[in-house]
Amino acid sequence: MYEELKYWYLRDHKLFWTLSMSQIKQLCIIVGFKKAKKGDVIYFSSSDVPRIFLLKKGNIKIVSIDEDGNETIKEILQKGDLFGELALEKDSDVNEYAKALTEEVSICSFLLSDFEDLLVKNPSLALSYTKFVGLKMKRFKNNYSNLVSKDAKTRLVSFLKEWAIREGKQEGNKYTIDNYLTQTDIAQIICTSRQTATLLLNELEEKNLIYYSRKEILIDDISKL
Amino acid sequence: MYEELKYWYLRDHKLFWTLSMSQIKQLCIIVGFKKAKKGDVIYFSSSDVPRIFLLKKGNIKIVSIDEDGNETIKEILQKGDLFGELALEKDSDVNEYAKALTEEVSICSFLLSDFEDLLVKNPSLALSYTKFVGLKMKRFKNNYSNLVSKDAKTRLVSFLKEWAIREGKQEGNKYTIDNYLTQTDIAQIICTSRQTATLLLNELEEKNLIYYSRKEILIDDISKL
DNA sequence: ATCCAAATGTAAACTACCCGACATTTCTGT
DNA sequence: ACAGAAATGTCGGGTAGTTTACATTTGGAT
Repeated sequence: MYEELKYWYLRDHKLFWTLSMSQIKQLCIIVGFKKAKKGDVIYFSSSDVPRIFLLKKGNIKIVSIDEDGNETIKEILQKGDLFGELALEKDSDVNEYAKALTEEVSICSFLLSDFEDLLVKNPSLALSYTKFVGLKMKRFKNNYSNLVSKDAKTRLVSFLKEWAIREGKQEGNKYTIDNYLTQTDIAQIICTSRQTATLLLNELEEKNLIYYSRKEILIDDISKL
Repeated sequence: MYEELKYWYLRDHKLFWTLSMSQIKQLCIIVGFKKAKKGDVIYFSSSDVPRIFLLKKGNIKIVSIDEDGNETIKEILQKGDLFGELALEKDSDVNEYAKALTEEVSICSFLLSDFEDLLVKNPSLALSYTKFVGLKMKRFKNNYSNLVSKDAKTRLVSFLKEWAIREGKQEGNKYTIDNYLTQTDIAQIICTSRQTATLLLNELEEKNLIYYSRKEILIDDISKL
């Protein structure tokens, strides 16, 4: 990996916009790179030294395991998202791992301690970072309330909408999503059983609201969904 | 309110430990104080200028209202907790308010903009603050997974345990909680209907695991709960 | 081309929980 | 001390969604 490349990788991330060129170059020195293929586990919260990761390419899922062994998908991450010890504190209670969902995944990472130093030296970066974490928290809270007050169907629909808007290719009210999730994944995201998810997806297809395949999902008219 | 008092109010909060005396005194200038009685609404996310609040005394609940008008209790806060625009960004999507649960509630507040300035000037404070927000996020994630994978009874029990440990008076395995919540509140916290909460509480009482009254809750042996 | 594993489809039994409806108890203000 | 409101208790009926169980399809590996 060439220094130049690293440099640009970081520079185009909005979190680092407040840094000067020289600061970014300095940051590059402490950055590690990694590539992964579909299905690879990228990180375990329990192992290794605490790190902060930045997803540069591809999609990954963050899966958490509770004491009974239940696996829930906490997040689906896109290019530019951060993950790892975002709270800046190693937490042995949390048990989670990250898995690559797409063929080509590349990530870079900082050691937590290095990142902390950087934050202390760059107050405006610290401020951006705090807002970043805060935003993430808000998104969580939002999902959480959906889970509480909405039924499975509503949750599925709003997940599909969000997904389409975030990553889909738009043509008017039509959206095409590159589908890197299985129905089991979708079920875990909207917190229902696989069977219910399948049922609901087929129901939506029956009504011609979506077209579902393993490769892609087509939303005919997002306003009707 | 005397300057001296303000000074001590802030100084005993761990978030501000990293600040020097003079910095705290400076902080005091931008602090506003407020008192409230049981049932009073302290803040609306939609109104007023964005602020960060610090609960100095008493207990409050943060209630959020979704587009259908459903109210959910997001958090129960104790002395020392922060609330308000913690993400450091005004968000009009979020609709929530804070209500006093105990007789005597006192809070202080900073204007968001003043607090931001302070953070930029004190990198180590910014770091502490980020950890603070991060911790809050973790707690949310935890509740969230409880909600997904556990049934109402388990959720009630783990809520009672947490509450006892956080605020209860301990004597061996015995805990006494000062009960400032109604069963409706408890139901909203563990995300179930009031009737189910009542049923479960009575069930626990029947088994002599707890003693419930409007004034206090007694847990006979927390390890058996 | 064929085999295997993963993903998807389908159906019936079961259940935890919600919701409505009402009774009873306790608290609060005057 | 009394009234009204708020909180708590109790009971079925209804149902969304889980669970179990199996059938079918699809895609990737050899």
